[in-house]
Amino acid sequence: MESNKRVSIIDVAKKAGVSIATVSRVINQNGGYSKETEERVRKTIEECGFTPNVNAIGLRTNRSNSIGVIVPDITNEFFARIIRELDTFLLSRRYSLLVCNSNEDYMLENMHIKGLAEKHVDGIIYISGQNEIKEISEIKNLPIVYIDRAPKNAEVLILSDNETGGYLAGRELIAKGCTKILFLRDIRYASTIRSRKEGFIRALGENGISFSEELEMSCFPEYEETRGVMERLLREKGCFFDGIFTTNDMMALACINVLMENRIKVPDQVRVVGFDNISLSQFANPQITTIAQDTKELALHAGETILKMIEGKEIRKKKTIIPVRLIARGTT
Amino acid sequence: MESNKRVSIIDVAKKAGVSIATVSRVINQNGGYSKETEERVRKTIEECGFTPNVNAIGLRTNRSNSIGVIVPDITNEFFARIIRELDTFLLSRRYSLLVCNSNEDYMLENMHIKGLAEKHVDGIIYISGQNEIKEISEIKNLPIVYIDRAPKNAEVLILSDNETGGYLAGRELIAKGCTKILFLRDIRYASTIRSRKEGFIRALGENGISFSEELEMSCFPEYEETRGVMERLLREKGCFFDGIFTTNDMMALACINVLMENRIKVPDQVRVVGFDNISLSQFANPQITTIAQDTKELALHAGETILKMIEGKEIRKKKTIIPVRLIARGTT
DNA sequence: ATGAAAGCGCTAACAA
DNA sequence: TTGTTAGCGCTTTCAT
Repeated sequence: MESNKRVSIIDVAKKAGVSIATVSRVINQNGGYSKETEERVRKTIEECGFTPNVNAIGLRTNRSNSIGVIVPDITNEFFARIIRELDTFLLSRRYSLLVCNSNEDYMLENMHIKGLAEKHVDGIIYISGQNEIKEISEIKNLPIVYIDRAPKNAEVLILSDNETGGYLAGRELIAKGCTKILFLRDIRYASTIRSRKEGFIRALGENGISFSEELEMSCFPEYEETRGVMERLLREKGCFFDGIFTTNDMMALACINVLMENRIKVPDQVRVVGFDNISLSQFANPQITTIAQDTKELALHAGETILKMIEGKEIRKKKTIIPVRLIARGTT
Repeated sequence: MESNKRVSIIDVAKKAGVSIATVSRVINQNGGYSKETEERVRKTIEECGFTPNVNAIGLRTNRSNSIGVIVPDITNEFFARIIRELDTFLLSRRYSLLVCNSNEDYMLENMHIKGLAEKHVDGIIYISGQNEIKEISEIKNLPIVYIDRAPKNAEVLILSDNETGGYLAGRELIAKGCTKILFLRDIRYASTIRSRKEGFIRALGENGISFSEELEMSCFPEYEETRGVMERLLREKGCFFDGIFTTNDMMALACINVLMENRIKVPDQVRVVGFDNISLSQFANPQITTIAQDTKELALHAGETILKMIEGKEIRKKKTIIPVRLIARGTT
């Protein structure tokens, strides 16, 4: 509490009776010192409570030991889970996470990117929202790993096996006897959503079920918006389907609630499958059958990959696909 | 893409035909330069795409323009919302957020704190979990703002008006005719929870309703745990109550689901009020009546306060109470 | 095995 | 109004 001055490598050197170069060598385990010297220096460091000044290190080495993460909405449990895993993993590798919430707002995002560049982050992990990602000029030749979605010129991408996800959803519904299945998708028709549709249609095809335009609906993938679409559909066309596959769990929940309010039984009359396996899907009543994305694997791969890139290693696998799995619950 | 070298203040100075001191002055708007010089320097900065090296600045000034946030679980929407607000606010003040997920794990938390100290954060915002917070020795004389809960020796604290929250919950239940109200609380009996109970009992008292031991239950405040407690209660004692006040929304949801599974109607037979107003409470069916904590105000106050402290200003108000409000919905 | 010293990019005190 | 310069704490090269 007394001296406001941090202890520096110089203090340690003096106290240990060696040069700062030697202290530095010990800290970085660069070799070139005797066992006894090392012992003494380490002890002194301990005694002084010395911690290296990262600014000085950064200035010398041009590294900051921090990684920026850009995410559309940290409030979304799917993204939050990825960040939590990243945080834990990177901490173990002595890296910190600079979290940036883009809020799907272009301006905010630009400011954040500029901030990250100024902060000299060693790399960026870009967890996309639904939009296509813009080209990032401010941070050229900085390692970037994309999760979920990427711009054309992206180098490294990690995503879930969306095609299989769609396939599993379709198969589950069919196995439970559905023949007229509604496909309710995010209106922003990103490649991941397209993959889910492809897998879904593959499942239909394998079972001799055809897919028609009128079975595909789209809306902004939030609770209220989805409710609106379902209510209108029921009012105008009635319940002409016996299954629904939605591209996220929130949409599934909205559908289920609207169906129940209309005295349509789930899963007896209509079966529903969502996507993501956010916790809400297991607290709902009935619990929602869904396709689980493996956020832990997604995060771990992203973390390991960005560290490799930072270390200058060549990344062979530009695109990593993480498996998904069906979690069958009460709505099917 | 060509030159790997970042442009420095020296490059700008040369190109603009002035000294680095002048460039520095312009950047920091410290005055002491002519309009023309400023103009020229700014233009040059623009042309070169110069961004200051924060490591160098940090080394000189001992500031990092970054703030650490320690949070028990970023996956919890309540915390995530605070972080999102903080992020946006601090970005506007040119600060970055180093997010640390403590996972309620002592070891992790210690490592994070050490990391923050090494990173030279300018301040720390400590969003408590349920536990009492340990004393932080690694980061003495660093500004810390606590949200929600604080250790004995804490300086600055920002929290919701929990007492009023409990009071409003009690009053709402009573107003709807409840006379035997269960108080289901977080088993970790933190001061915030105690305040909620006090407010709740005050409401009862004002209406001539007594509170007895057998009406208070406690459990680990998660979905499954709460379900277990409710199931056992119903099995052993039956439904001897006509209202429930839980200390968070997840617990409320668990209660509601168990009640409905036991053919007990909500809100007809039992009315329920939760706490926090996480989004789940409005997606549930029926929608959950709850006490809303104002995460935005919480975050804004914390952000403004920490910046003041960083600027060395004296904080008069050591403890700030943020109002809460009742959101009446379907379960009452 | 160890030390001396240059220099990373910047701010601020001092000089002009 | 502008320039010169010391030095923040560290890594690294070159001597020894």
